[in-house]
Amino acid sequence: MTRPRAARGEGDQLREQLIEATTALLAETGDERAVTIRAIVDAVGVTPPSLYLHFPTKQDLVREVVDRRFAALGQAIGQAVAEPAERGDAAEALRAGCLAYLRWAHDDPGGYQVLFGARRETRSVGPDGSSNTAAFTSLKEGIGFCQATGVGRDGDVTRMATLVWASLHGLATLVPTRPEFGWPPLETMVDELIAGLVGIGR
Amino acid sequence: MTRPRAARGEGDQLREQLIEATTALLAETGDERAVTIRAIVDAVGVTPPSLYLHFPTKQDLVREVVDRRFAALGQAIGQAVAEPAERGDAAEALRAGCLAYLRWAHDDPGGYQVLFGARRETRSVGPDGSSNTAAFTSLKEGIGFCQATGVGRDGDVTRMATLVWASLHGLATLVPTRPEFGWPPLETMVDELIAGLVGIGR
DNA sequence: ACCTGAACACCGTTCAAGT
DNA sequence: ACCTGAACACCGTTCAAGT
Repeated sequence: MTRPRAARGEGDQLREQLIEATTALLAETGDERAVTIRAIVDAVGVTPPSLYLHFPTKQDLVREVVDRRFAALGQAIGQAVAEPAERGDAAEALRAGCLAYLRWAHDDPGGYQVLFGARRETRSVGPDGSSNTAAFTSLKEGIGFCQATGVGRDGDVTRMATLVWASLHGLATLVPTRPEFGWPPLETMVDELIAGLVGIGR
Repeated sequence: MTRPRAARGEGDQLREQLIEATTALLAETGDERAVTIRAIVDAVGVTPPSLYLHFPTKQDLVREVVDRRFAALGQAIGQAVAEPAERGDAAEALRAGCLAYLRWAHDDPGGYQVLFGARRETRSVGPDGSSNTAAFTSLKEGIGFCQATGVGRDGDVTRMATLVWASLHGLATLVPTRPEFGWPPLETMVDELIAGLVGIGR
């Protein structure tokens, strides 16, 4: 994009440009194979070795991009949950959080499973402290909130959250990859999931 | 493996050897990046161009391997379902089928999500007629069988099957990739899933 | 008819060198 | 201090040639 590019004293804004270019490339193509080092540096207007001044390996660049997108997911869920949670509607908070998760996967231009695949390759270093487990934590809170306010059936919160999480994850990977399958509306699926697994609304 | 290898009039058994070598390589490494053309042909004791006598592209080889593994999954489910179905135990048949699906993903040396990832790259040609949708069909039958014999709650069979399928798929991809997560036993999760989503056994 | 040697255009990564 | 040119060992794939 910014083809003619020359730098001098400016610090590490190249690092930020590389992250942006990688994010954009993933969003435009939706294909991890298209995210090649030469494509990334071409977009910024720089040569391959420059990338290694800022990232020890391609995986670390991708990891950073993926981490940021998962952080955005966490924010989206938090935002959706906030309003109903504040007025004490536990059922609606849970519903809204689950829906935000699915909508994010559905609308994500980079592709939820592309990110997930990248995260898989990337997982060797350290425990999985990604915002995806943050989503799991907020899911447990949501279910606990429901039980505390008397909506939903009693039961092991972690157990329930595990099944809801797995179901949401399954839908998040399947829905975007198989648009030709006759999926019910996301709202309907979320309602039936939390009705069956958490016992909310019948 | 079979390093010294010379052929003459024998037809297309090289094709079969290439498929076997690819399957073995996937099973041993569990890493799709390790499945390289040179590694495959080395295992058979042949040079890269020979592969293209039998497969137009690497994707077609992988597709064949993946198709066979999904067919094996279909067989495993059919086998698990057969006995309870014959004695008319619809609930147990459904339970056994779901469990077989999860066990297969859990025990699969090639890695369920590696296969699933490969299938994703491979999906461009034709409709998705894989045995994975065959598994979905048999899931619908299982739920329909339950309703016909009076176990489980009434409701749209396809809708129910969709949610169970998504849940199983989510578990199938998550459980093997996160062994450190404290998963409940597969039996427990299947029981709670079909209890909540199909209304069987409470 | 079946297989190989050598090459193609790519890839991620490194190293010496330029300013 | 920041960036480049040129090369490394790989990759999937092709093409002419050998028996």
